Amino acid sequence: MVTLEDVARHAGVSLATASRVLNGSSRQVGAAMRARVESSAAKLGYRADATAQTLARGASNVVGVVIQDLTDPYFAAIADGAIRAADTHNMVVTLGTTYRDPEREIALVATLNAQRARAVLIAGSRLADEVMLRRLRAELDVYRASGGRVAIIGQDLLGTDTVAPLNHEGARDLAHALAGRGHRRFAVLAGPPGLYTALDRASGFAAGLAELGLPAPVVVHGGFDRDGGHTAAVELLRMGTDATCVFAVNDVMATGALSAMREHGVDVPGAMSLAGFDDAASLRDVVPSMTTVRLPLARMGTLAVDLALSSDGQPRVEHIEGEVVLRDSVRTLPVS
Amino acid sequence: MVTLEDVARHAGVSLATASRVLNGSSRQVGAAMRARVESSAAKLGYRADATAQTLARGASNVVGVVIQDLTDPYFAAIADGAIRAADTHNMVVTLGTTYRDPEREIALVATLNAQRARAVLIAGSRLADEVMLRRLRAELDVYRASGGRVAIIGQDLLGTDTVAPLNHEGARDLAHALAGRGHRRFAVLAGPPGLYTALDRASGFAAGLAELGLPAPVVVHGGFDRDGGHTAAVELLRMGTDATCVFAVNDVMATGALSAMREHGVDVPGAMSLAGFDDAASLRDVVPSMTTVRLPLARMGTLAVDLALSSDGQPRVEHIEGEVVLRDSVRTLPVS
DNA sequence: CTGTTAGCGCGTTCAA
DNA sequence: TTGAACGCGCTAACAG
Repeated sequence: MVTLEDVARHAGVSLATASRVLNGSSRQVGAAMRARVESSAAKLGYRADATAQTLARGASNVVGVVIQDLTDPYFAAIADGAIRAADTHNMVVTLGTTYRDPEREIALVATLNAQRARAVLIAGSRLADEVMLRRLRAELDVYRASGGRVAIIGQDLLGTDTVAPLNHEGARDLAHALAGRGHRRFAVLAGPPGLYTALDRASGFAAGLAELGLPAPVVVHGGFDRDGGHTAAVELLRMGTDATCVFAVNDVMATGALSAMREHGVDVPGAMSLAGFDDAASLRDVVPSMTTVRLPLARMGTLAVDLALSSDGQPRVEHIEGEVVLRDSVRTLPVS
Repeated sequence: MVTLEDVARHAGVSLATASRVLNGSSRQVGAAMRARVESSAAKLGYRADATAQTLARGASNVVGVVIQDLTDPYFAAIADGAIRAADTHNMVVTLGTTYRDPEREIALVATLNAQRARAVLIAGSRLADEVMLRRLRAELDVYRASGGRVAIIGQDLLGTDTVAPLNHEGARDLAHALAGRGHRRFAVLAGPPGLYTALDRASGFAAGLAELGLPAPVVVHGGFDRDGGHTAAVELLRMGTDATCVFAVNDVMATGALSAMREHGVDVPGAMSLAGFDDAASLRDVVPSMTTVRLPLARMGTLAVDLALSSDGQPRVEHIEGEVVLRDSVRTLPVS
C-alpha cells in the first residue's frame, strides 16, 4: 500500500507539499517540485486513500442510492440517472437494494450514514404504514443531524428535497385520454392497498372518470410487480367484467397483465384495451405497443442527486409531470 | 456528528470500552457497562464512522462493481446478484458504470482503489484491444499490489478470479439444437468485431454448424445492444438472405431484431426463426417467446463476489455452462 | 474486565 | 513557496 508519505519521501519533499500537488489544493507549488512529486506518484502507483481524505476533510465523495429492486427497469433507469449525476460531481454511488422491505430501507440509511455519504437518495413509494414511516423519518433525522442531505423520489412525506411525480394528475389525464378513445367502462389493476404510488394512480384515474360522469372502475389489488399484474389480470378475467379497458398502475404490471390476457385468449386491444404507467424502456419492444404515462425516469434520478447535493436549507419539491402516450394497446371504440 | 468519544463520555466509560461494545469485538465487556454504552449510543444517535474504521482496521467494507450499462437487464441481473452477495458478507456495493468505454473502466478501477474497496468485480466483455487490455491489467496490478481482490465476469484474460460463461460451447449447442429443428441455413447478428463475448458466441455457433457439415452462416456485425440488433436485422433483410433462422448473439439484440422483422412484415417464426443468448429476464414477456441459451446471471454476480472475497492466492476460474432453451421463436422445419 | 495510548493516511493550520 | 505538527474517528496493542 503506497501512502502519500512514501511519495513524499521518494520525491524528497514534505508530506504537505506532496498533498498539495496531488490534490487540487488551491495552494501553489513550484513547478520543479510539482513534477518530481507527480513522477514519484506515478512511479510508485500512488492512489490517494479516499477514506483517509474523508476523515481529514470531514466530507466524503459518496452518494447513497436506495432503490427497491435493481432488476425492475423503473429503478434501473432512476439509478442510472443518479449515477450519471454523481459522476458529474466526481462522486461515487453506493447502491442499496431493499427488495421492498421497509425494514431494509431503514437499515440502509443507517449504513449509508456510517459510510458518511454526502447525500442519500431514496427511490420508491412509501407504504401507508405510520410506524415504518416514523422510524424511517427518525433514521433520516439522525443522518441529517450529522450533515447528510436527503432526497426522495416519490411522495413528499418526509420533509426533504423531493422529486415528486404527479401520479394523480397523470392517471387522471390518462383516464380522459382513454375516454376520448370511446371507452366507458374500466378496470384498474391497482397494486397493493397500502402503497402511495399505487393509491395515487388508482385514485387519480377514478377521479378522472368521475369528472366525466363515467362509472367508477372495477378495482383489483395485487403486487406492484410483473407477477402482481399477471395475477390481478387473471383474477379480473375470472371474475368476469364488462370493462373495455384495463389500467395497470405501472408498466411492469401492465406487461404481466398483457401476458395473462394472451394466455387466456383475450386479444389486446381487440377484446380488451390496456394501459400502464411510467413508460419504462422495457416496454419498447412489447407488442402491441403499450399506452402509458411517460415519466422521465433517468432525469428524475439525476435531478434528485443534484437537488440533494446542492441542498442548502429549505427542502425543495420538484413536481414531475407525466405525459400520456397513446399507443396500439388501446383501441378506439366506435361511438355507440 | 456524534463520535464514539461522545458516547464514551456520556456513558462514563473509556473510548476503548465503548468501541468494544459497539463493534463486535471479541473482547468481553461487563453487562452493566455494556448496557450503559448501548443506551448512550442509542440516545445520542451514534452511527459508527465506517471511513474511520476502515482507516483504523486497514480494511474497508465496500465491494466495487463495474458494469457497462445498468439499464441493460444482463448487467442489472449480475449487479443484483453481486449486491446480494455483498450483503451476505455485510458489505456495501459501490457501483460504477462504464457506458462501454474501456477508458472509464480503467478510471473506475482507480477510483475503487482509492475507495479502498476490498474487492472489485468487473462484468462485461473485454475488447480485443491490446493497448486497453494492458492498461487495464496495469491498473488492476496496482490495485492488487495494495491488497485488493479482483474478479472478472467474462473472458479469463487477466489472470484473476474469473467467472467465465462458456459462450463458445453454448452457441455451439444452440447450433446443434437449431439444426435439430430442421434448419440448415443460418444468419448471425454477430455484434461488434472486437468484442470477445460476441466473437466467442459467433464462432461457437459457426463451429457447431461446421461439425454438422452445414454451410457457414451469413454474418452481420453491429452494436451489442438492442439497437444494434435492430440495425443488423434490417441490414440482413435488405441484403436478402435464404437463411431460415437468425442467431443474435445476445437477447437484447434478438429483441431488437424481432422488432425489426415485425416492422418489415417478416413473421417470426413463420417466415424466420430467431434465437438469442443469455435468457435475460426481460425476455419473459416477449412474443413469440424467445429461444435462447440461459445463463444464471444473478448467480454469476454472486459467485464472482464470493470468489473475490474468499480469494487466497491462486486465481480460480469458474466456468458457467449455458443451457439451450427452445421456445416459440424457432419453428420446426419439415424434413426436406 | 477496563483504561491509556499509539497510530491508520491525509488535510490544514501555523511558522519559517 | 515549503515544512512541521496536530487532528479527523476509530482500532488494537499494551498495561493495569
